[in-house]
This record gives sequence, structure tokens and C-alpha cells, in this order.
Amino acid sequence: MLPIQLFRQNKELVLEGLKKRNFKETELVDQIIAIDEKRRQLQVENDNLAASINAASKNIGQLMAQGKKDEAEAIKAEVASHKEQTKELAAKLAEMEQEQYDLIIRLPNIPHSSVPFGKTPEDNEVVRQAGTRPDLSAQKLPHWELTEKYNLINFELGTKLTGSGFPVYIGQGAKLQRALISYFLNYNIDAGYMEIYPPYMVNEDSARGTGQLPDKEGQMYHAVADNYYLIPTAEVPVTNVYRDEIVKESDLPIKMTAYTPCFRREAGSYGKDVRGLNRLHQFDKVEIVQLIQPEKSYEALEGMVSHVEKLLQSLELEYRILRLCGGDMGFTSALTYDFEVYSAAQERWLEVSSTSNFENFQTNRLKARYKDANGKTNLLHSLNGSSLALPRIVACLLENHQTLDGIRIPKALQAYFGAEMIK
RNA sequence: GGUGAGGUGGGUGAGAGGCCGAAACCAACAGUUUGCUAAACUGUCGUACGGGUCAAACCGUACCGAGGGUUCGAAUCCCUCCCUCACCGCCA
Repeated sequence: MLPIQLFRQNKELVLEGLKKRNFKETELVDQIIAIDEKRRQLQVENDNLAASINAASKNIGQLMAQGKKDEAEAIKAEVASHKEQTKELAAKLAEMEQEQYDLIIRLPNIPHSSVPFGKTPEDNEVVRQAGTRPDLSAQKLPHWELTEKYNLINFELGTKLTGSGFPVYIGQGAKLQRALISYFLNYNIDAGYMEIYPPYMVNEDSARGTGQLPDKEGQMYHAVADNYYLIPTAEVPVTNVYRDEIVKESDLPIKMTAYTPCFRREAGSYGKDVRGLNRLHQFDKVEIVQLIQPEKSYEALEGMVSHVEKLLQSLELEYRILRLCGGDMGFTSALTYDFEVYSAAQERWLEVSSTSNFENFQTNRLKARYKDANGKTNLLHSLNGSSLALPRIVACLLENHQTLDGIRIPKALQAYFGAEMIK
């Protein structure tokens, strides 16, 4: 949610940002500004009225203490009429606040100046591409055949136990998951991230805090009896750690990492996108989150990007980094880098990480703030990224490193996996 | 699941219709003292919205778990809901 001050101070910036996103309802901006002015007017009126009521009440108390009952009664009558007015005003004010909120919440974040113009994924800018494409002339099996061949994952069993999109990892397949999770977490911890092991369900306040509610409830699994939501990403519980908190500047940056399974309903997905490990209802992911001063957040974002990039390199996979265009960026992001890995048998790029700076769009709603050197309270900037999402990494590891003798495990992972090959 | 107690500022905790945005203590921050550390002392020390200002100072309003009610006036009384803690039961 954009801070209201932004509209008063820099309307042009908002309009330009919306244009870059191809966001059509630009009239919302003027509506918001108009309501804001009216709202403030009303507040001044209402506050003044309340002030006179308060003063009168105090007066009554003193008069009663002095035994001047008649005078007190006279003032009481006066207060009664003021109260009528303030009741009306307060109701109008609340209505207006709600109206303003409803409008403002519909606006997406303002893209960073480096975000390219564009409407579709084709307009995303390839920042870097690196790694080598393996020679699969000897054998080119897609991962869903490799998982069967080596008995790593049983998709049908998952369907029996739960439903489609809930694979069962078996034997070396299960061990590979555990190895990747440990490797990713340790890698992040070494870079100064604090490991968090959060709940896998959150309450409504948390879901609201990171913006899953009110709009995206269809994306989450909901435990109705207790009104808890299964997390669609670790970002939800981890970012909410700092909901309604004010931290000292000396505590910044706050860097957290967490492994969690992620639960997504993914209603409406179909076809090759959901084949094998490409899209699941439950998957594993290791997330990194940072909270930092506004002036340092883009430096931090670049740091996170190179952090994730090195991790991908260590897995010996071909990857590319995209700077998402205005039309393809998530609603809450100001700048997003997507990481894609080349799936050599499917011959397509798969997204394995999305790393974004949300500036104060998230923290405004979360009320995650810090106190600066002058004692002033400001909103933090929040950033997060995957490092990494497991299923597609697994898919690419299997496909890209397949040989006739088995699947080669990258060096960096061997100590965690305990073998050099899957046979 | 049963029974009981309770939700007050960063923490502990007092307040029981007006003198309360809230004592005291602790923590934190700044300073004085000091060879260093410690101690001692002094001061500062909630948030939001709005007004005001170049910026401050300052002023108003709201907030004592949430929502409603009683009253001229509510942290304090009443109602509803939520949550936490303790003990018992069950259980990984």
C-alpha cells in the first residue's frame, strides 16, 4: 500500500509509475487526493469539536466540586448538542477513511526508474546469462521420466495420499531435498542471514500484513475451523516478524532466511506448466528477507542478486537474470529480478527465484519502522527473494546433469548429499 | 476438552469514574564524574492522524487486547468477542 503522503508530495511520480505498469485507472489518483483533502478538513472540524467537549467536561467537574450545580447543568446541555454533531462527523470521517483506503489499496507499487517499459514477459530485460548448456545427445529425458527411472519421486502416490501436485519424494529423491535445503540455508547463514524456523500456518493479521489478504485468499489453503492460512511462502511469517515493530537503526540491516514448505492452490493452472515438478501445490523453498533503511535498499537488492547468482553457479546450471518490465512485475514490487534456469530436456527456462525490492509498499501496511539518528520514525524498506525454490532446481539438476550412468551431483552439493551420483 | 486467573508504554507493574497518556522500577539513549571498566548522579525516553513551521518548537484529537454501551466525563462501570497464562485431562 502506497503511503498517502506520497500522493500529496509527488503526484507526478505516482502517475508516471502507473503508466509504466500500464495501469489504466489513473483517475484513482485524483480521487484519492480529493478524498484526502476532504478527510483532513473533516478531521480538523471534528477535533475542534472534541476539544471543546473535553474542555466543557472538565469544567463541569470543577463546578460540581465547587457545588455550583446550576452552572454545571447549563454546560451539560451545551455539550449534548456538540455530541450530536461529533457523532455525525466521526461517522462521516470513518466512512471517508475507509473510502480512501479502498482506493489506495487498488494501486500497485511505483516501479523503480530502472524498470523497463513493457507489457509482457517478452519485454523483460535479460541482465545476464551464464553457464553452459549440457550436451544431451546421448540421452534427453525430461525430469518426470528421470524421477521414475531412478525412483526418486512418486507422483501417483501423492495423488493417492492427497491429490495432484503433492509429490512423494522417496529414497535418494527425499535425500536430495534435504541436501538442497541444508546447503541453501547454510549458504545464506554464511552470508549473515539469521535462520528462522517459522510456523507453516499464519493468522489473518499476518496474511493481511504481507498482502495475501484481502485479494488473494483464493491462492491460499485455509484451515477454516481455526481461521489459519497455510503459508504460500516463508515471506509471510518471516516478514510479519516485524509487523508493528519499531527497530533501532543500529539493528539494521535485518537479514533473515527460512526454509518452509509452501502451499499454493494454483487454481486455473493447466498443461505443460503443471507437468512433473513445474508447478505444485506443496513445494519447498528457502527464502531470504531483508529490512533496511530506504537509502540502502537498492544496494541491498544488488547484493541479494549476486548472492543468489553465486548459488546458482555452484549448482552448475545455465541461468539467466531478468529485470522484469512494468507490465510483468508483481503488484507489490518496485523492482524485481527473476532468475531462470534452463531446463535442458524440456528446452525451456524455468523460474527458480524472484528477488524484489518492495521499498515501503509492504512495510507501510505492516507498520515495520525504524528510528533514525534524529529520533524520527520512518518506514523500513523490505526485500525478499528465493534462494532457492526447490522443485524446478531439482528438475533442472536431474535433466541437465543426466548421463547414461546416472545423474551427476554438483560438487558443492556432494557433501550434503553424500554421493557424487544418483544411480 | 475442563477449571481458574488475567490482558496497561521496550519489560515488570501501580492506577478502580474527573487531578491519567498514565506512578514507580528496570532496560535503552545522551551527558556529568572517572586513568579504564564499573558505580553514582542529571536529563531524555509511546504511537498514529491532523494543525503549525523552511525545519523545529508547539498545539489538537485518538489510542490502556478488539468492538459496542452507560455517563457531562471511562484504563477504571456494563455487554460481546479475541487472546494469553496456570492447573487438570488427553497427546507427538
